[in-house]
Amino acid sequence: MRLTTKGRFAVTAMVDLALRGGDGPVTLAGISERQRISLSYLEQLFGKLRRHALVESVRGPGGGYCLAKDMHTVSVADIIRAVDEPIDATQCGGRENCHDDHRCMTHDLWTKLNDKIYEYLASVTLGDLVESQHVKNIAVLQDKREAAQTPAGKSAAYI
Amino acid sequence: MRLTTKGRFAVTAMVDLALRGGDGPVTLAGISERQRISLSYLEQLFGKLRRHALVESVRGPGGGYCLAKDMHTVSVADIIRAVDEPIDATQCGGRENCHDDHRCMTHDLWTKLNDKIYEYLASVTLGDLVESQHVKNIAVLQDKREAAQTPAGKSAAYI
DNA sequence: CTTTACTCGACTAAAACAATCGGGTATTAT
DNA sequence: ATAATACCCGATTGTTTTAGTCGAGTAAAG
Ligand code: FES
Ligand code: FES
Repeated sequence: MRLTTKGRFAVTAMVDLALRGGDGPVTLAGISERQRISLSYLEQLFGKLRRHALVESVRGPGGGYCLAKDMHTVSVADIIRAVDEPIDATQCGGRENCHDDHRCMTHDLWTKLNDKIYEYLASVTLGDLVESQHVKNIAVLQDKREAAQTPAGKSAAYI
Repeated sequence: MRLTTKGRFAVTAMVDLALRGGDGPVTLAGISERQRISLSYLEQLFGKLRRHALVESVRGPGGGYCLAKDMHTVSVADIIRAVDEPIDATQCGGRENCHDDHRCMTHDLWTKLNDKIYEYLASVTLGDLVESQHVKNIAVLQDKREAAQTPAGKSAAYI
């Protein structure tokens, strides 16, 4: 199973990109600073994302990256698949040969686990993440407002 | 995320154990030979399984390991948790601090993925695996019988 | 009192991962 | 032109994790 910080960074970076994709290309330097991810590492990741046609690049000053597709059509699974090797929880990698050229007793278990993981990651789109991010920001703003109104603070939680 | 051959071996070994737990303790040497897992490695794994009360040991000649509970009450998740560190797909490990002491934008995504994985692994018991193993053995026998009846072989699949 | 078989911690080799580096190229602005 | 911006890319490195070994020990059976 391959699910590493590489994939996590890629998703984070893509959310950042989607959040400010509105006005022209977004630079890696910006993402690097906002998300605290090393610039060279981002370059590596975005190379793969571009080769998998998830983003498009614009070179030169004023350049950067844009989403290549609508954010609602890009799933988290797509992103992770682009930067990590394909997700696979089986020992044999689908070859069904890990016990003397025979499928082992647990092959089906891992295959089905793969399906479950993939199913979930494919069900969440970049758009979903962006939306939930907006909701959260609104929630945070409301929290702050409420906190300002009731300086007693936590007591509000016990109504 | 931690889902390694260690966990896979542990599950395989436990299935082996459950399959022949009927008549007394099963030796690691036997499991080692049947499943092609190094004996010393098995010793390491069963140490953990015992400390997590999933198996019981009997020392001395004629000794070995038995299941400590009914095989239908032991889930795959229990086994993997016993030998690997706890499964966790988040970056922060639940501390919600990977972006400046703040929960990052993707924290919820990974948390939910964790839940999905855990939910599935917890839904499959050792008993289920043993049963599906029996079914498969019967299926294999049937396959062989059919193959013997129709030497043309694969053609049977196209009925 | 010897054999079997579990017990335990320390250790090592190999692989995977995270991250960096250095030298590019395309584009724009001056 | 040429300087500055920003993407492009392969090679390399240091670190961590994983897989697996080793050796010395203990309990029980016969
Ligand atoms: S995991 Fe596929 S044969 Fe064992
Ligand atoms: S994964 Fe938990 S805060 Fe980022």
